[in-house]
Amino acid sequence: MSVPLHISISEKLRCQIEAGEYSPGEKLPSEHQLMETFNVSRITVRQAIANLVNQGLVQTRQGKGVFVTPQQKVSYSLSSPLVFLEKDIGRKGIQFTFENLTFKKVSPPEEVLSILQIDNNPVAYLQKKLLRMDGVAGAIDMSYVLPEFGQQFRTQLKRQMTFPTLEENGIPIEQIDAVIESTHADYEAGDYLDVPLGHPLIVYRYTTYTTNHRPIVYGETISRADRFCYALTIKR
Amino acid sequence: MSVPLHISISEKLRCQIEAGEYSPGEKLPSEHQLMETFNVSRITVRQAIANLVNQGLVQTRQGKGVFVTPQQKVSYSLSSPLVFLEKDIGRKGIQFTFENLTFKKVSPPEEVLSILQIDNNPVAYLQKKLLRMDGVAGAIDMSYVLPEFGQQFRTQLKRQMTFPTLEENGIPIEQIDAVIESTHADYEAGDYLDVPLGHPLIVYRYTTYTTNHRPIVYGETISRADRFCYALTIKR
DNA sequence: AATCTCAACTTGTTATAACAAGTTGAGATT
DNA sequence: AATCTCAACTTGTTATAACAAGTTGAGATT
Repeated sequence: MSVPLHISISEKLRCQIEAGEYSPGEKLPSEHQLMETFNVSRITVRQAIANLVNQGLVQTRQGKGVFVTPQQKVSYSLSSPLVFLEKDIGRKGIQFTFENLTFKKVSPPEEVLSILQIDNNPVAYLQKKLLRMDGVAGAIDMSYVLPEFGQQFRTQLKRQMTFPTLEENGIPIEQIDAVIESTHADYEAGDYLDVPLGHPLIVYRYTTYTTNHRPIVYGETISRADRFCYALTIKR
Repeated sequence: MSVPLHISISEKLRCQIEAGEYSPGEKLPSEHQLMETFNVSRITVRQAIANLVNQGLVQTRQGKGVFVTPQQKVSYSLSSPLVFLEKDIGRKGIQFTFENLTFKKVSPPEEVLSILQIDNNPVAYLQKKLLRMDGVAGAIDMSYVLPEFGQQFRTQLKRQMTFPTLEENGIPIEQIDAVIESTHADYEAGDYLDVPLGHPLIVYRYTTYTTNHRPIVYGETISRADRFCYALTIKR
């Protein structure tokens, strides 16, 4: 009796899902039905369902039911030579669009100042874009751009992605230093990406350099970990 | 009143944690104290704490309390030229050790067979290693090695990591194709890595090639997303 | 001095109960 | 035929209650 009821129930359901007894998108039995099936209280059934939600196997929709999450991920290629995200996505036959959430002059945090080497003049342009794949919100890109570029290319930056804008204006992207990590959705990110609080997100944090190793953009692309992954190739 | 009580409570606590009112490792007030402070039932307090756990901000320990999770990540470098994980970790002043969990001849799943191009002779060696950083379990590495190498180098493979073993025996690693994604801990992974069910994990899935683009190892390194990240550099 | 016991604390599990708030489709109304 | 209403279903929130199971330190026992 050392394994809690809610765990044994969620493990049973997990096996059924993985065995395909409930297919992706399909509805699980309602809480009431599960209460009868397993002969437990609603609190225990809800705990079991919460376990499945935490494992990313199901999603709940109030008033409708609990549904098996369809699993398939879109990958971003990071291999050199550099490919722009929107092109890479487009090549896979997925329609890429974005929506401007923010574009303004700000005083960025300490770390960003030192990364962009603008400690003397603490100003940069902050842009937030909501990226959509086939119309569905998939990622948020938040980046700080050097003030002179933000000023000069503001119209273009609002219309298209950052990297193509810079390259079109004769500012080549020479190198990107990046870190990939995973975090949990906070309230804001959850809101934009339509995921519950704590949902796993994958964060791609980048510093972009132009010639002479001059840093020009620092940003983060935050995507839903259930829908995206990063692909890369390393050579000897 | 559209925001649930448990959310408003967890948001209040989150702000306090982020403002440093509770430092990393410090204990939050007990459930009873929080019940009195916010004038709500235990179920609501527990829901609020669950929100914080889901966001990776706190950890609970039965009989002891709720503690603020210390945040700092170790990064693995993926930049070419290829650096072995254990060396990269060692360079950062962290002691790297591992424990052999499994080493056996198996019949691998379909996908692995086709990746390793051994459809004709469906056999490979499966190894599972638990990687420790400064003695703490940090990642599980699970890999399938071509049968001839598994057979030939079995003693060495049990004693050290896979890539150095191959290189020492004149089998150079020429290329690695990798995908980085995030998943949720299942029961097994949670057990080894000492995290609760559903805890976010970061998965590095790799296919390794030697000369002539011959695949020799397919594997996955699964690490705790709260402790690790991947760093890389992309050049034009 | 060293060990043992146990009360008082902590979080974990489970049940019962009631109402709130989305969703849906049958049947009434227009 | 089109629209409206509402009962019956779904999951979400919150309270009260009781016991299980780790943890800890004061005080009793050795």
